[in-house]
Amino acid sequence: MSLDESLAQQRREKLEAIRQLGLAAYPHRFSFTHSAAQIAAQFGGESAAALEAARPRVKVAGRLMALRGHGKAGFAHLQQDGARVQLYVRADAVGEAGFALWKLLDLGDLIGADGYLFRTRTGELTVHAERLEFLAKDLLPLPEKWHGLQDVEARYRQRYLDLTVNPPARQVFVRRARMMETLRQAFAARGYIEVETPMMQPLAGGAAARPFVTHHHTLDLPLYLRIAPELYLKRLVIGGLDRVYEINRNFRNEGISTRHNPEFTMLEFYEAYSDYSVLMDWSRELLAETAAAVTGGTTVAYQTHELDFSQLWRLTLREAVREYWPQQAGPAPLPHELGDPASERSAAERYNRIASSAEGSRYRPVAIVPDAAPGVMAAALFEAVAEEELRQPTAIYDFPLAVSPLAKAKDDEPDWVERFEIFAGGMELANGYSELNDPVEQRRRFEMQMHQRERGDTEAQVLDEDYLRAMQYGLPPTAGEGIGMDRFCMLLTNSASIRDVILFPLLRPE
RNA sequence: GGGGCGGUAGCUCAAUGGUAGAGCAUUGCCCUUUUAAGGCAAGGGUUCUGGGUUCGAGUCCCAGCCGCCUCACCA
Repeated sequence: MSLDESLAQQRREKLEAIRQLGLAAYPHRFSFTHSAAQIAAQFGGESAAALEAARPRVKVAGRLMALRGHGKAGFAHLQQDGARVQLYVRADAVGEAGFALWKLLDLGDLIGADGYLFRTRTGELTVHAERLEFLAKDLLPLPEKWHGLQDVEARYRQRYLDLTVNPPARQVFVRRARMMETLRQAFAARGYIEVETPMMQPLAGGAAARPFVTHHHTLDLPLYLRIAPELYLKRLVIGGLDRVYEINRNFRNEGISTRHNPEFTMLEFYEAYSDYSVLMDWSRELLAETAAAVTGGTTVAYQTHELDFSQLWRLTLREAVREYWPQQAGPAPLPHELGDPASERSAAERYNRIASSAEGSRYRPVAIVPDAAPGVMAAALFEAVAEEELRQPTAIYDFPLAVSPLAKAKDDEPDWVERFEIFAGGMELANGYSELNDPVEQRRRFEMQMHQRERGDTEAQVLDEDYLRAMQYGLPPTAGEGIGMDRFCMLLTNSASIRDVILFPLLRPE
């Protein structure tokens, strides 16, 4: 028998002994008068003398997280919903049967207690138990009480243990919930309604990514898990739902990293009669408001930096390339050279020469695409030189049309679109644009994508006839944006890995 | 997929190629205001798996599995 088994065996025997006391092994309910948090909030300021005079009665419940026996008495800490309260148990107060139960309790067991509040000599607010109620047995030993559960894989696989013994892990998910709540309130206040669109789609559109494929038997239909809700949300705007948002999962069949999980949560929203500059302005407010609600302020410590969400810095993509251009690669490309295929390409070649050399080791080379459309190399250079430098919340705007098949072109620059991405902490956090609403132009864009697909780009977008039909009924001028909830949560909880903000991240099965 | 690091008791971690240890947890005894309670004693190991080198392998070598980091990929 393994040690694990023998420990479990001991505990099963104790559970049987508890049954022998005439108690239910798995009782149905316990009505507490105060949660552990409420006790601290309500009585935390009361003096020992005041408590002794009043002896406030409480019924509490929770998991035993510490046990300190003292002969015919003992102390315990009960943990309930993230808060703790101390319990003082003495034989003459709980009676013979109660003390027999006390002796059969293990760390991790769930119990209730009935008694009155007092302060111990050391001043800790404590429940003086007069009755104990057994609620459920922990048959397997909890991780160590002081260091908690450190093994990263175990923390993800057995998140319930992580949440039980590592308070910071719990804090992350409490903050995540607060983030969602704040965002929903902000959208409601702006007149948005929350909607749900298909997770299973006959065409995986709205983004450039490899999808997961599944199959519906009755319809004998191949289906894709969505990579984005975009095209459905815009159908809703066509239908007169002028302000819609959705918070839900997207699925992308791609790599796993500290910033990528195959399923991740996206907030995506559209507002009619608006454009990308309106959304950039509102994004700053939305991020600042959420950061303040979650962390208490708009300045957020993230890894080695302090992020200031009260500001949203702005640079065009072309300015960003020039701003972060490595000196060793010679003069930065001029604004008019970005967007000119030949000039871009020669800039990229110049950059690649230093990227592969020793002094440019921080830089990685970009793929030189022959016959690239205008702006393609500019976008690649932006990602290579600027993206990870963008620590403070920054909107990069005006993207190449060639990499933005669903965005509306700028009036004065036909090769560039009204699109922005927000970066913070060196990560892409959001992506928004003025929506392309000309069905003829949209068809042309889809066809450009199909052309790329034929040339081997498996992530080029697919032509969606049904979406084009919808657009022919008239999509008002509209702006839309997506914000990565997991990454935003990483920033707000100072988490280095996306797995720390997803309760059950994808792992290889044991 | 490449590179680096790691996998030892339920948990957190030690251990020059020479008898696998500690703390917590567990078990027994003592202890009625402790709080990482304390004291005395005890039990608990396929050192990730499989080969190899060696008189002898947790330790060295090879292969594999798993994880983390990183690069690539991923707008």
